[in-house]
Amino acid sequence: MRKLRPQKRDNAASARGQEAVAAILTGARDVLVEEGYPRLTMRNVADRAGITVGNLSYYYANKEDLLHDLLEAVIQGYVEDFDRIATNFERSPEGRLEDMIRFVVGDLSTKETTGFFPALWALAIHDDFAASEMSHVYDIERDAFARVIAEMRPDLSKRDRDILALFISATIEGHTMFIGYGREKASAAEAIGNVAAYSLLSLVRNVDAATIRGLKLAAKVGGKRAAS
Amino acid sequence: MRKLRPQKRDNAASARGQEAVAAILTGARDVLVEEGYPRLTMRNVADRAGITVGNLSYYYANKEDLLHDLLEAVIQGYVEDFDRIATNFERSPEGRLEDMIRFVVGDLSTKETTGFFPALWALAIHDDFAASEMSHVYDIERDAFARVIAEMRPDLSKRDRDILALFISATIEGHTMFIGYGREKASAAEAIGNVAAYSLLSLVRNVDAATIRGLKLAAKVGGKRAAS
DNA sequence: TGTGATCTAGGACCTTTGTCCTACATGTTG
DNA sequence: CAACATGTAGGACAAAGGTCCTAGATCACA
Repeated sequence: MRKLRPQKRDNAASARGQEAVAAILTGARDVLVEEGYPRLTMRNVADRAGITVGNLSYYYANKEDLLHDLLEAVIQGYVEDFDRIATNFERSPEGRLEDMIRFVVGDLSTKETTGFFPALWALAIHDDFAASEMSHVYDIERDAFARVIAEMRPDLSKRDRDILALFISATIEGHTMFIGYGREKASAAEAIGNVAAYSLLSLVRNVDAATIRGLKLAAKVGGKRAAS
Repeated sequence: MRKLRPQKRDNAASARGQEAVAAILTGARDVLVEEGYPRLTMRNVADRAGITVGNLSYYYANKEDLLHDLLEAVIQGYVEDFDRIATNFERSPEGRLEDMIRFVVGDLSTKETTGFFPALWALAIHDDFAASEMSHVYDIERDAFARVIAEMRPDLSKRDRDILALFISATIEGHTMFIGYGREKASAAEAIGNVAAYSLLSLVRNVDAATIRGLKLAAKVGGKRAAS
């Protein structure tokens, strides 16, 4: 499970206070992941953190502040993890792209990711702060994909590379509800990882600008079985 | 916007009662879509339906019953729509697959779908009934994809065809949070539709069983630019 | 027409939840 | 040690929300 690095809070002046904030954020994340957003109440968070509501309100005067810090802290963990993977320059662009795809697909199966992201997506539709945090993490992810794509396909325009990066990111995320932790198709996770790696790598290698712009009908384009 | 066909309720004995139930479900859907699940309260639903809480409780004695009927009714609309598209036998399998892909991608941009499905996904993680309704609609969708895939690729095993159907469905759904109604990348919806059609059709045409089972490394597989 | 079935409004109720306050405990620093 | 900053517990409070009850309106039909 990722570490949560709390931002410095006004009311957490001592080391003890910092620990309390960390316990609060960890508790809040656990409630969100394990029980869902509707159960993310000040009292549930306080219980998980092993403190009282009164004490919780010393650190977080209102729920909105708590939610903001929680989203920031959790998102930050994902950003750091992904940055690390994306900057492994030992492999070829193709190899790195495959690593990234398999890393994200693998991550979907964790309890934290399966529990956190669908909640974030739902939240982001009606909450601007959640939407901006969501943008943050996916901007990072797409940037990383776009950089690898640029190496593989310098002939494509930046716009087209960005479309491909968006497609790859969205494609992978979409599997969360199906192959995520405890989900119905969790047993298909490995096969899905293989298909995703194959399909998305093939896409980046083979797509051309005219296709992205809709100048070719997909059903008309001839296909050959991939060379073995 | 899809019509909501309420199941017959015990307390809706007359035509007037049926209309009231329809108004309630429509109101409930609108609240869920426009304000999100946390605001789906009995009072908000009653207001949208133009009735009082007291009257609402005549039809739905508790919130759980209301939520169940709501999910069933909304899901049923999607099932019917999708069934209609999937059984258009005028076109070739490839053409039908492309139609289905473009239909689902296009549907993501509607306010209802963008608002409803992320809420459903989040709900399904902690609510068994929501999970079973979610299974229902996606089972139908995957079955339809799997049938077309079977026509295109009779050489693949049922398991492999099911994996491809799952991959296609999940891939498309994953774009909801990005290119959905009012979302940040909504302007990329058309290009994404093109890429999805191209990428997923190519996948079904070209993938082989060994790739799905992970016996080939994606980054090692050679690729050629698609024939124009 | 009137009588029972159906529907509706309004409000009461109890619980949950966010927020706030105060007194007390713990720690830190001169 | 004294004084002050920091942290903690417990409970009070109002608002919101789910549920329930009752009296009255509307409707269908004998």
